[in-house]
Amino acid sequence: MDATPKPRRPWQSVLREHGHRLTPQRELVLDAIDHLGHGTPEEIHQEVTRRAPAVNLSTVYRNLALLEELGAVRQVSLSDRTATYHSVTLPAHVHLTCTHCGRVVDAHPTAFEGLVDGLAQTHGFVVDLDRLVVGGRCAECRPLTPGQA
Amino acid sequence: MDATPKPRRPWQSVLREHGHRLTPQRELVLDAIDHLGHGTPEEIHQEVTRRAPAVNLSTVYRNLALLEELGAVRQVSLSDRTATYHSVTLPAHVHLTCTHCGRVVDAHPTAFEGLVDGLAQTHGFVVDLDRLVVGGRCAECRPLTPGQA
DNA sequence: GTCTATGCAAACCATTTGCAGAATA
DNA sequence: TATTCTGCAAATGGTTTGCATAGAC
Repeated sequence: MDATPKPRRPWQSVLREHGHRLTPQRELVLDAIDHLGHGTPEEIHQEVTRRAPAVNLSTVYRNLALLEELGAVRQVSLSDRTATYHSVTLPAHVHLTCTHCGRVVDAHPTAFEGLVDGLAQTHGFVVDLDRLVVGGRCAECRPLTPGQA
Repeated sequence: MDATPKPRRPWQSVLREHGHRLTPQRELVLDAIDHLGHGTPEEIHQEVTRRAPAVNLSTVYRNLALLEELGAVRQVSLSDRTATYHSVTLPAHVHLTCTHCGRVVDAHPTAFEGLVDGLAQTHGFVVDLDRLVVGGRCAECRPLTPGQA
């Protein structure tokens, strides 16, 4: 249902094509995400400042927004309070977050095929699996307190 | 997988049992949610202040948190920035939010049965459908820009 | 009368913005 | 050289907290 080949155009070209410039800060932000796999703006900023202590948090925010717009990184809302950015180099996966222990489990998109097809037929709704976050209880927390969290 | 009968104990009793007190503010907050169906803390506060202009926003926040803890209201994150509280008197439904126009569509939980069963088997993960929010494109926005948002 | 809940104001935290100077194309 | 970007600092907006008083039990 997806398998968009995504030619993975080098991000440098994509930037240029949209009239943006290549700056060391942008490269550092992208590197940080690829290195971390995923992280909050704050975490990404910390990673960036290892190599370039002068880079400002607001610059990180601005570049994360831009890179997301260009598809060079991906944003999901794992927690209520903070956005999380993901590297697009990671294989596609859906996030299962345990509302009890906070653990995040990755699930294969194939588990969602039926759902995606169903919603497309019944509601004409095209699910964006990349940003989907499913809350619930993980295998470890399930036995405890069958009632509510 | 769900179908917990939920005796719907009157919220007054539940409060008492947990050592909390019955206050007009709490009742107003609960009434506001039932009346609105759902709303942000801000919206709920506005609704409350119609009848009791003196009620403070922080009181609304405190009571929303308490009522959620007791299961008298339900919280989901429809948008990234603000939490939304739902009345538990509404029939269960899953929220489909369009990332393009912001519209929110309600889906029947039955559409998710296969997914819920699948994740339970493969990951031992018990999905909490009440809080699930599925992003994507609604029927109206689907035709536009097949690429990305 | 005791102890919880409220109102108020200040604190917080993540995120955004205005602006002058630095850097890219 | 013409703009775009950055760093800085201040503003913003939602949410939380400390404290004295009002109110429920």
